[in-house]
Amino acid sequence: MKRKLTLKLIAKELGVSISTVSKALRDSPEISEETREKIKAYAKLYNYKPNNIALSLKNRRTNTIGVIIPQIVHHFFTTVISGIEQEARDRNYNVIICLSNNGFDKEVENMELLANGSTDGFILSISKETMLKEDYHHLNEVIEQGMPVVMFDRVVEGISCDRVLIDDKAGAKKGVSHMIRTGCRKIGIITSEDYISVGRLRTEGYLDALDDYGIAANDNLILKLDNIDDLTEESKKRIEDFVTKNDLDGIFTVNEFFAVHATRVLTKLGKRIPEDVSIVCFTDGQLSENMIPSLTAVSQHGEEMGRKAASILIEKLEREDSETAPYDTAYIDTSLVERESTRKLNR
Amino acid sequence: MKRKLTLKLIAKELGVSISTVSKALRDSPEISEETREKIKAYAKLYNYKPNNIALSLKNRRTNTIGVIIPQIVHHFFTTVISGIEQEARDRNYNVIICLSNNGFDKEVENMELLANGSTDGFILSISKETMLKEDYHHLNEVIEQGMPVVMFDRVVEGISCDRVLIDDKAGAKKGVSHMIRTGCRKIGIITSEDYISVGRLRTEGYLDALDDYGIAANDNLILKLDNIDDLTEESKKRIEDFVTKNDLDGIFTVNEFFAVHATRVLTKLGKRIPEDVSIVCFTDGQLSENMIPSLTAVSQHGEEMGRKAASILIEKLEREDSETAPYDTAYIDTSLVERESTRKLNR
DNA sequence: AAGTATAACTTAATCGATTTAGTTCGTTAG
DNA sequence: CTAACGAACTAAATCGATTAAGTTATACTT
Repeated sequence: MKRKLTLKLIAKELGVSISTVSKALRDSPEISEETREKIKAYAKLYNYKPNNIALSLKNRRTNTIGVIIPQIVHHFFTTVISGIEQEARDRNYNVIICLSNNGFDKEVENMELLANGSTDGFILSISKETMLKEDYHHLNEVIEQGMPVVMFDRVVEGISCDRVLIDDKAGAKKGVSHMIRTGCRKIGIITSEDYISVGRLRTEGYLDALDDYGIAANDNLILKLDNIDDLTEESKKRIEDFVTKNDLDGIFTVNEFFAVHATRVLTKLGKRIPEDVSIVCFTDGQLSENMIPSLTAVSQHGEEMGRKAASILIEKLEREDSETAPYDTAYIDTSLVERESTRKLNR
Repeated sequence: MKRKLTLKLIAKELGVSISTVSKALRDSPEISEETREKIKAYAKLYNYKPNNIALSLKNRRTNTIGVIIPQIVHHFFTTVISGIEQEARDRNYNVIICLSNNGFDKEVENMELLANGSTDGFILSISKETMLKEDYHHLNEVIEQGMPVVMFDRVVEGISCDRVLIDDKAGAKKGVSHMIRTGCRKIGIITSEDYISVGRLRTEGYLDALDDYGIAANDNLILKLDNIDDLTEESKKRIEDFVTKNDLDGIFTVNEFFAVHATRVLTKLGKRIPEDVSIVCFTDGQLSENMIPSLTAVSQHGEEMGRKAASILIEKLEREDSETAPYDTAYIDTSLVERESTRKLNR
């Protein structure tokens, strides 16, 4: 194994001091033209690259953003990461991604790990278990240490940090309104329990839309499930029940999975989509696009969210007075992608 | 901002030397019981955690694995990452993920970045552009520096590294054989041009299966498309044509997208699945599972692949004689996940 | 000729940890 | 009474870089 080239080795080889080498490579005028050229030539020839670890230690900054998300096998999160990556790259930052697997302990562990020198700040979406426990000491600790934090999508109140949110309420309202305008009157929603913030907000948007059009809300048409990230057998059964029992003409769901399963149940019941029942879901992912029929969806623009989150974090990292800067919440607009699962609007 | 606690600060606070603190925390018998307890109590009280950067510099190892993949918004890759994460966590390693976006320059840039002290080794799936360019100097450089590399899924020959591969040929054969055994006789394949290795291998598996059952291959039943990672308009048209013109009773595809589009075309043609036409695809992802009808798929076991890759890399990192150890190629078995798009086997 | 700039380097401190090689001081052997 | 030893520490080197604070030798000023 060829040992990596260091300033020390170059210095020894060329018979100068380490600081001369360092200065020469940084184009310091302190070093003579001749020596500078010689050192630079040597460094180039042997492909010298400074050791990042040493630089981080010296500079007390890593130029690295830590990202902690509940899962990676998840279309929306990957789009957000993609956005974070783009922004980070443009602004010369690295990205480290860690997974909490929706668990509290792993989330804490990962944060502590990354906080011990590996990153300058965090972008995170909080795990389900953490939300349930309402224990945010790990967040407060890193913030206390002066590391800025940006939370996205799954956020909680009472933490001194910036936030980037999908306007879940407005998005849901957009989707439900579209159904109403295309003739739906008995619209059900398949959502999550209220402790999951995105579920709660989307439910509110649904209610808002009904209210706007003077349609009375009905608790029986609201199905709240435990798990928003996947489709458990339990959820399947409850969706089946819900769709079968209620003679709906529109179904709004907070994710793609619920919409897909509702479609399945409707198909089995012999209902036609969108002639008999319209379907709109939150999240414009692979399923919405490829299902037969394809699903009208509220697009979350994950990449934009990621870019925004990274941008806010880097801004904080690079300003001197970040300690005193106020925290704010940015909203990412949603848009409705019309597909085959809703009727066309007559204008 | 509360400055992070260091050995130096503890030493100053307790009026001892830095080395005493270090030794006390590492339970050295050199330090008296009394002092040790005092230091440990203080460290615990103020939640001392050693700085990883300093440790990495000192130990010249980071306990971090660098992962470079072409894209993150890709179900298969995320499952592999998930596997890498699990294995890494179990064995006390961290994971840094970087994206090449299927570009050569970004791949090189990322490798150089991570190689300068950030990671001890690499797990990567090579970008399409790199494969086309056939320029692997960045790989050879890090290997030269003594950093082990494990390539997975998209690999190339002639690099001194270990490899983890899906047995594409056997997987395809498994899928096609199942169709034959359940009664299909005129089976078409939608695959990629031969220069994409996974496509070529899967085509070979298809031909092998036909041969095994004494069914003559027919070039008209083989559709080779340009792009395997997504579904272009061009591809859609060709699939439509292919499915419409040939009166197939079985379709095998090398990815989910092709299968989904074939399903769409068949549905439009009024064909019933699986009664009239069976469908099997490579890759068991979200689409296969959720489509209506759900698709019988060849599962690649991405998590297992990730775990295996991480395991091989860590093994290399932890053995002294890794320089001389031989390189090998591990194959991850595929399995057939039977769903609604194929008929049941009569036994 | 003595004093002072300046160019071109080198030394040494620093980041935060570990570890090897000293240093004290008290106890005990001879 | 002193040399030797061990217990309990401390000093200093090290990892690889940066940089403030010296140090030379030479040129220039008055």
